[in-house]
This record gives sequence, C-alpha cells and structure tokens, in this order.
Amino acid sequence: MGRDNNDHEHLARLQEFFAVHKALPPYAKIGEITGINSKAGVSKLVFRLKQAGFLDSAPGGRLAPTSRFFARPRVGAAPAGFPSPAEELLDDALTIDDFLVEHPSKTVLVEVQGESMIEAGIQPGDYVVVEKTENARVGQIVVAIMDGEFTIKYLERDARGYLLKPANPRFSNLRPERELTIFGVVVGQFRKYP
Amino acid sequence: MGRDNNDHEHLARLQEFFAVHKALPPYAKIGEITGINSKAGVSKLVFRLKQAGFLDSAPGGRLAPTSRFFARPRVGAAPAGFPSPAEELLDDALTIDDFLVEHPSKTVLVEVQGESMIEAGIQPGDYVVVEKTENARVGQIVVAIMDGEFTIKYLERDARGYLLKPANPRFSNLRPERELTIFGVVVGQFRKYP
DNA sequence: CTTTACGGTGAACGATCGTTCACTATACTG
DNA sequence: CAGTATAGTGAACGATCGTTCACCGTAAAG
Repeated sequence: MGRDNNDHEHLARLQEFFAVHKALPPYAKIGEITGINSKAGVSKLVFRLKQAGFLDSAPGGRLAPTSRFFARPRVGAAPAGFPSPAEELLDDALTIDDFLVEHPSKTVLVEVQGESMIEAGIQPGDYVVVEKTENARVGQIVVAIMDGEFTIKYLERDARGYLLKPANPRFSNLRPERELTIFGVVVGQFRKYP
Repeated sequence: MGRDNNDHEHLARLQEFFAVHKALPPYAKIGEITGINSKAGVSKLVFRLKQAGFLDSAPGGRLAPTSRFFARPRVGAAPAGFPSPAEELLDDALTIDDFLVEHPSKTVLVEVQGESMIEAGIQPGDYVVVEKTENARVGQIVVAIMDGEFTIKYLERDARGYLLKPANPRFSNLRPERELTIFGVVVGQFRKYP
C-alpha cells in the first residue's frame, strides 16, 4: 500500500463503537473493527489518530477520545451539484456541546412545556440551554419563575416596567406583580426528531 | 464497618473521572480515587454498581457506563419554587451530541438557509443534524439535493408520486422532475442565541 | 452474647493488554 | 529507474489487568 489514507474510515468505525459502548475497545478489537490483522498495525493507526488530535492517552495506556473525536463534519449549504457529496470533510467540524454551552458550570437544560414561544421556533418537547444569571437584557429570551413554575418568554420593557412577552398570539403578555424573578437566559435550543 | 453505604460517593468520583477523561479507569485507579486499597474491594464495588445498573461490562472485561451512569442534574419543567433543581435522567445521553447523534459516521451538520421550514420550528441560521441515508420515510424531514443545492423539506407522497413540502405557506411544493435525490434525514436541530 | 451480613484487606494467578522489532508491499518523489 | 515514505503483518515480551480466595472488623438481627 502507500499513499491512500483511509484513516477517516477507521475513525468512523471507532466513533460508531464509542457511540454504542461508550468506551473505546482494546487494540485487538480495533483490529477486528477496522480490518487490521495485527496489533502493531493498530498501534500505528492509534499513533496517527493521536497525532491528528482525535485520541488521547488515559492512565494505564488506555485510549480516551478527545473533543475532536466527537466533532461532526459540517457540510456546506451549497454542494456544487455533483452526485457524491461525501467530499466536504473535516475542514469545518464542531461539537454541539462546545457550540451551545459556553459556561458549563452555569448552564442547565430545561425541557419546554407550553406553546407560548412557538413562533420563535421553540416547541413543546424542545430543550433550551439556559445560562443562569440575574442580569438579562431586554429582547432576550429568558426563563423566569412565576407562581413556582418556569416560564420561557421574551423579556421586554415599556413605560410601565418589565414584562414577559410570548411568541404566540394566543397567549397574552405577563406583567409581574411586584418582582420579576429571572432564572436565566436562553442561549441555545435543540430538538430531536423521532 | 457494616451497614452504611457510601457507594453513591464512590459513584460520584467515577462520574467525575469520566467527565474529565471520557473513559473509566482501571480497578487500581478506582481504588485510588475512592480510597479503597484493594482491588478485591474495588471488584465488589463494581459488582454492586453493576447490580444497581450504573455500570456494564464491555469487551475485554473493561467497564462501560450505562445510561443510568449519566444521570445529570436537569431542571424539571415544574420546580416547586425552591432553589435546588430536581435530579433526573436526560434520557441516556452523555452530552448533547450524544443525545442528537446516534450514528456518528453517518451524521453531518447542515446550516439552514431559507425560511421554507419556519413553521416546523426550523429557522435560517439553525443547524440540522442530518443522518445520511437513501431510505427516507414519508412524513420525515429530509435534506434533498435539487439543482445542486440542499433543500430541507417534508417528504410526502400523493397519487403522482413523491414531493417535497415546505412548512411555510409562502412556499410551494416541489415535485422532482425525474428523480429525487435524498441526501439524508433530519434527526435533530439546534440553534444558538447571540 | 452470638450470629449473620457486608465492606474492605492482602496476596497470588492467568489472561489480556499495549509495545516493540524485523519485515512486506505499495505508491508517490526525484 | 532507484529511492523513500507509509500502511500493514506476524511474533515475542513485559506490564498491567480483573478475578479469586481466605481473612478481618463492624453493625444490625436473633
């Protein structure tokens, strides 16, 4: 052999394995998975993947995935129209967690309950990524606590003070009686399709 | 010793370790972490955690975390008004990536361009998680290739055959002229707020 | 008080792990 | 064409792994 590098395919097998088992296999099993029949060959493959930043060494010589290991390729929005779209590899990859969560210790996930924000593209069953803070700005989507329940609304302000505005004409604005308790600011949203 | 069970603390140490290294340590290191000085003791601890459903055996006698292992604090949609958030499972996901991406090697991210799916909660600037496959089912949101560009639409079928249906009344259905090229199926969506 | 259950100790053992070495074959490079 | 870099082979080796066994000490049950 020589030039052609199918390490991407090898890596893909490893990623699949990790997705299922949530652990990386020993070298022998990596050989099984990738079709490499010698542990020495696996060793070299692992070395290459370490160099490329996809794998790391954990205590005991074991393997551990890095953040690059979890990155997903991002394909351009305009493929040139040719039939094989598998080309756009790796140049631009991101992990969804890193993208959505900037301050992990201050961030929680909240499942969306009602339809009050549906015109903002936030549907029941979605999750919102909430950064806990008291200082929300007008125009942001916030998670407020009203009557002991979470409420997700736009934070607005008019001549009479702050108010919570839904993104659904069938809902009306909420105006806090005495005090507005802001739980956090919505910095992201995600949804899974069945 | 005897009655008191501090396995929860042991488990917490393991979860912390996994969060850092994304791999479970060998028994010797588990001993270090938990304060157990004999591998036999660790073995029994592991047995208990397996019984409790927090750990599992992967190929080679290695340990693998189960879905219960990833129990993470998540704020329930209806907090009783007190500051400590409820502890629940976010399904069986370790990360948001893990939640949205089931088959890493077949999955790519596509940035949404137009407004054709806006009533389905998919807005311009959002990312959709796309699982590459040719076999899409009717009713799913698919990424199709038309005129060399990605198009995100519902896949529907009527008496005249397949068609692509937008979720926006200002757009009209697309009916493929001769062949419909499906790039993949949308399995997730996420968005970041500035 | 005696019994029983259980978390942990300490040592020994075979199995498996990852590393290393010399070697083959392929395909770019000059 | 010869030269060189690279993916993979196959075998051997020491290190480490997880298992197992007999044993200890505490605490609840009888």
